[in-house]
Amino acid sequence: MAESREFLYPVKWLSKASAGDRVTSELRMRIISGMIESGTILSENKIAADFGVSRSPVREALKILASENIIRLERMGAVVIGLTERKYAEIYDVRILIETFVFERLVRAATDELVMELSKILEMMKISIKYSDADEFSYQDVLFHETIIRSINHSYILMIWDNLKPVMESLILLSMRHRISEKYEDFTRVINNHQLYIDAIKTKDRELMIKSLHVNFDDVQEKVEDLWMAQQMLSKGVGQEND
Amino acid sequence: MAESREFLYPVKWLSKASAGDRVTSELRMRIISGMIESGTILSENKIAADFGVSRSPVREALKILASENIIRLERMGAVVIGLTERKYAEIYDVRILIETFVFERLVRAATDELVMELSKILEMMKISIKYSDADEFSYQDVLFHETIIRSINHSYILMIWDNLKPVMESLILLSMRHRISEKYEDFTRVINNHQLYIDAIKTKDRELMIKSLHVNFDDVQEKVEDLWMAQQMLSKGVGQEND
DNA sequence: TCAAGTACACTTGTATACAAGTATTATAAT
DNA sequence: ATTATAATACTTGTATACAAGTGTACTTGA
Repeated sequence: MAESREFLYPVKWLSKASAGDRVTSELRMRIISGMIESGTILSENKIAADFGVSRSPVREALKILASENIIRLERMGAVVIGLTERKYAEIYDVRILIETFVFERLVRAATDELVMELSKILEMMKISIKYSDADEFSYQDVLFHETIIRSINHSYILMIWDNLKPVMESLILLSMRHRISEKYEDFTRVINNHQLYIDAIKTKDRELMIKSLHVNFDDVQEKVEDLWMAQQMLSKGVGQEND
Repeated sequence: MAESREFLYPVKWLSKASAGDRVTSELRMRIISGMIESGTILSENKIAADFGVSRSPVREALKILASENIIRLERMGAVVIGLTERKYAEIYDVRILIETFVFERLVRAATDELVMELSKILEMMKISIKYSDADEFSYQDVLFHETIIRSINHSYILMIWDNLKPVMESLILLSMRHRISEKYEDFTRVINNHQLYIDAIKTKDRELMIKSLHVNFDDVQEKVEDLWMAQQMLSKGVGQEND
């Protein structure tokens, strides 16, 4: 079980980070973990005092968290929104949306290098499990998906990912930390799913990709949305490619 | 022909805006219009001096523009990226991606109220043309699309739009200002396309929607991407709905 | 002439100060 | 007791100051 700790966000990931980044990451974790409850009103001054910094980095943090949709900036104070069931489903939607888009590009491109890189990351994930390092595992997991997304070189898809990533990272961190102590056996399944994803990319098999995408996501979130349709669309429509 | 003006961004839209917002909007317009060339290195101090404000609002502006992908924050100064052909295509991709997603939701929902609202906006657009008000026309045009996107109440899709919107707004503003003096007759076509879009929503006709979406976009940007496929997918795959 | 080192100008990130605005609380009048 | 008004303790947005770091240009040495 998770021992109480001063910071939820891995301190080692912040070695070169600014005070603003630290506050942002830690605040995000506290909100997403529920440590700071939904509905709470955050004051710049109060947070600044809590973290022992000035208002400047805190302002920066609040702006970022607002753009990530986990707080709402109002006239007096920032209101914590947090993650509802609905929001989980929405994040799911967007992940599916961008990853299927990326996959369609990959189907038409050379992917040898990417597959190699992903295999390397997968190996790292295995090592992380071997040493029960949930944080490192999470890092590699996020990196896995980011590597796929970056590979198509699409700055606006990347922009979407950049906005989604921090929340995903926090979710995965919390999820993995919990599992590594309680449901250790889950990890072999996670690894298998990622291997499936790599295979799908290698063989350019849409059906397999959609499948592994779903099990991958469901592994972090329980929720499945009616969006299933969208993937159906993507996988079928591709039959009559027109290039 | 566009007379020279001190500010590219409509001053009246900034009546209640902060200095930070003013700098952000104006800087964005200058970059997108090409007035500030791609590759230029922006310094916080210099911009602050130019606009007669302190560094605080300028910092805020640069952070926002960086998140919109039109500048790149580096160790020394911010580098202007600007909009290449490729970026146009990318914006196009994302617009198609989110608007088709939205449409799929609309197909399964009551849209009477939305159609009413859109009709109102379309009327406003007509009036704007009648009085040759390119700025007002642009405002309503952006509002038109935003209204559609907002209607499905999806905070993460809205997040994507929020990041895309400012750039779209700038592009549309510049495009419309140019046309209202040179290619006035274009506007009737634009109006017709928007009417098509409304009809598509009203009749839940995917084919019509995709078509009007494309002509709508092409009206601002010339470029069409290989993404056409994605819409094909969306329109076909929907046949075997599974709800 | 060229290399290495040093000084300077300019950068970011953070702290602090202040003005203007907003909610809340206390006070005063009926 | 209730309402109107005034004092207060917040809030945000902006300006300014300063420390630490980075690149440039100049000087100094050969």
